[in-house]
Amino acid sequence: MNKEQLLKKLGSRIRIIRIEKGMTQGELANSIGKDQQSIQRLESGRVNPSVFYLHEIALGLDVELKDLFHI
Amino acid sequence: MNKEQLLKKLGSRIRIIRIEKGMTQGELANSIGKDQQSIQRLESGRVNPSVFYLHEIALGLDVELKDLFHI
DNA sequence: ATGGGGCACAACAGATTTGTTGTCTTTTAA
DNA sequence: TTAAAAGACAACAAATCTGTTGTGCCCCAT
Repeated sequence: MNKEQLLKKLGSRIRIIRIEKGMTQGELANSIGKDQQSIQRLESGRVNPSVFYLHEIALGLDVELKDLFHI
Repeated sequence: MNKEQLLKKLGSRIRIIRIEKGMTQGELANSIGKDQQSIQRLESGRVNPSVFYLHEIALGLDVELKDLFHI
């Protein structure tokens, strides 16, 4: 799996979890002190996020960090 | 869990897996085109690594990416 | 038709990671 | 004891992330 594929899969997984939880990008962002554009960039796979950033995302989604990587 | 704790735990877990596999920092590094100092910095928890970097680490350790996060 | 909510993309500055080189200490083996 | 291997830390440049602002599109309700 190359870098682009990995980031797109990760972004898609996060988006799916967010929608399952009934949250908007803005709501997820606000819950962890970020803004909508940052979440959008992540879900679209345009960045290679850091572990701690994903840790915060997991908190906002109320899932375990490792659950973001079932990809 | 704060940032510092997370990164230290992640680094420790990677170190444990590496040693279980009988690899040195240099061997892990070489197997994925990095160098020893980069692995050392990761295992000591002094950096907040990117997802793709950890993906490469997982390849070098022959484990799944999600396995690095059982912390 | 107008306005608001949700989402997408670009660009900027500042902060941070990553690759790299250099050096040092500790451990292991001869 | 000596040398080599393994690991630790610092600092630099280049690349990249992250926070932020600005903007635009689409859908839906008023």
